[in-house]
Amino acid sequence: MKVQKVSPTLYDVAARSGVSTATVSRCLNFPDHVAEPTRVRVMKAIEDLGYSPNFGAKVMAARRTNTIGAIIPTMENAIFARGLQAFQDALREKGYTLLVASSSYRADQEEEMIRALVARGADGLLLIGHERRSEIYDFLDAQGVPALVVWAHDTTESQASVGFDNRQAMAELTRYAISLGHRRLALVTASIVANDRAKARRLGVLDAMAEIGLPAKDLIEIETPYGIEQGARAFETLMTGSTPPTVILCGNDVLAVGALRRARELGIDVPGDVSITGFDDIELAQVAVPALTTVHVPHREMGKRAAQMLIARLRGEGVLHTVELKAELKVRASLGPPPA
Amino acid sequence: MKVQKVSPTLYDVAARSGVSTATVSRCLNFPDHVAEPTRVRVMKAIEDLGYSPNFGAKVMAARRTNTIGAIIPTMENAIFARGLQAFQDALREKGYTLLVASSSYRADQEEEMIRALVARGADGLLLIGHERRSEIYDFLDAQGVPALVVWAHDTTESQASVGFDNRQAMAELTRYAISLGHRRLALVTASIVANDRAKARRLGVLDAMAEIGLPAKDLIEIETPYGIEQGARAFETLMTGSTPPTVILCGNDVLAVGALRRARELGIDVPGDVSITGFDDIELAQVAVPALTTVHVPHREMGKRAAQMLIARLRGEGVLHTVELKAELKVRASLGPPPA
DNA sequence: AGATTCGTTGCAAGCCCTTACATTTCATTC
DNA sequence: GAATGAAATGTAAGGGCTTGCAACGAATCT
Repeated sequence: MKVQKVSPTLYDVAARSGVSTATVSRCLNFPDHVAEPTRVRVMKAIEDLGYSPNFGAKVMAARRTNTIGAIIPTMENAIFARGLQAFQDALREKGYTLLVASSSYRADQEEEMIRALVARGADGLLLIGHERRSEIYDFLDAQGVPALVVWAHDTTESQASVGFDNRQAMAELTRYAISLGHRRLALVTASIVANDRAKARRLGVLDAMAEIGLPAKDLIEIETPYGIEQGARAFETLMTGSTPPTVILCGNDVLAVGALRRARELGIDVPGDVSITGFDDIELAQVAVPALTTVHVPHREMGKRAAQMLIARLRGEGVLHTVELKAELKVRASLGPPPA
Repeated sequence: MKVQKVSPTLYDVAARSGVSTATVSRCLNFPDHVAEPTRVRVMKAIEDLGYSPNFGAKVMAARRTNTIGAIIPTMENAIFARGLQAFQDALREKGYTLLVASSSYRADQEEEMIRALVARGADGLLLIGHERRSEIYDFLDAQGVPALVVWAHDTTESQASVGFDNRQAMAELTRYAISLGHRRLALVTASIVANDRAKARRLGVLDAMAEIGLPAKDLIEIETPYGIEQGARAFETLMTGSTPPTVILCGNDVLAVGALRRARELGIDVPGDVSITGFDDIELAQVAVPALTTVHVPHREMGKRAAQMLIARLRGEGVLHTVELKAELKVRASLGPPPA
């Protein structure tokens, strides 16, 4: 015979402390609205009974889950981890829970995750970058789920975002490389399909080149999946070509670190023989040998601001608007003048 | 005037497709139990109405959330990310959602997170390591929430786990260092309070030392918080002491990479002047210069097995039991014979 | 003293699904 | 053609909490 263990409910607590269920509920949710002695009595009953509110019932009655979903391209490395940690910390402080999903950099998967998170009752959503089918935004709108974009800043987009201008940041980095004398530039980028950050960074490179009259066709480009090994391969391909570049601009730090590794393995000196740069400034960048010149992304600030804005919106105390943060050039040893 | 947007409910779908709500529900949850034509009709209605089930109501009625919670010490680096990704992938395949929280390596926070996840309706929990107050296990038991421990294997613990023997793995690594001739050993470990993995690894070092008659007091030990910078500082402290060690065993790769960095900054050759080892084999280990000798943790396997077992348990198709996986020594360049 | 306000508390109507059980339908078998 | 059983569908009972509104007494004001 199976004995069904039944958890105590609000009614049990109410009965035990001689108040109504409404008062117990208020004790839990708005302790200030309940008189001190009553509250103490109720809390004691809760303690005694080992009462824990039923999540489903709570969600159902309150019509909100206090959950915010975030969909990031990947959990496998630190690129998004730091920003997300800051986001989560800020959320928790306000009583919200973060639900994370990853899309593996695939638009279809991202879409699925968005629907899944909404189905799971996410009150709001955090998304990376602007680029996705407009149907998705319609869907979110219809469901009344606000979404905030991070990791990008693009005033031509209507969706609110907290981020930085990928294009401009990359242009700045490129300009700096050019100022050192580099003219044969290569770009190793993550797949730019459905990745507006990668697209923008690429355009930034072209912007800087155009400024000194270098045509777009002069940029040697390799598009590759994400990963250290992929960065290494791209590097090898570039350096074994007929006219190797003098600087390799990588779309992110992970690719750059892969390039750095392969350089070492091939006995190619960085930055003596070729310079390498990254983007993101994750921990890896500082630890790499030589230390990686890169663009510092304000991860924590971004996560924190995003959380604040989303919560304000959910509480009806504000609206989502676009905030631009600054990404900052970090010059380290991996970038030097081109070989003589 | 505010227009309240109201989402369609099961009733709306039922009405539109001329069936009962039960049938609509079954269409969604057990499509095979519904006749083809009916299902098509219902699905069409769902599509037309843009219906999306209400999460709270679903949870409440089904008395489960299909959510599994995981609490990891930190999200800030890759140590747990890979295992967690595998865990999540396996969960998703079976229709479960993963809820991740981090404890910042603090027992009190972990406890809070456990309660929070249970309150959020987690059907099951994934925990790192065995060590926590027994009240917690009682609480989980009382709430009927099964918990599975990962990242550790210790047959003296009663809680089921999927993991490896930290102590033995570390002993193996130490033995290997000893076999190269090292006798002056140092250990840089993360805080061992409430961290049974760190404790076990430390004991592993002592085990190996004892085997050749080295007393525990000969081990130079530094306990430090988690982080690259902390590893760097510990390294400096050790190497500027009166009798620096010939090998520095770090409790994890992050600390080791920090040590490696400081060694380079101080012009100390690794492994010529001193050897350094890590533990975990995260990506950083291979990218480090010199490549880090470490212990490879079977992250993916661990995550996958844990997911399978937990789901089987939740479906009543199995029980949690302990599974031992093998951690494997990865010898790379950072470990060599002691200086002559 | 009567009127008003304010802080507390109670009442009870939802919230929208799932699922045990009952019923109907329909193909098979004897 | 009746009996049987399986498959498909319907009925309706919860499930535990939140919250708008009402009620009440005490404090404050007129």
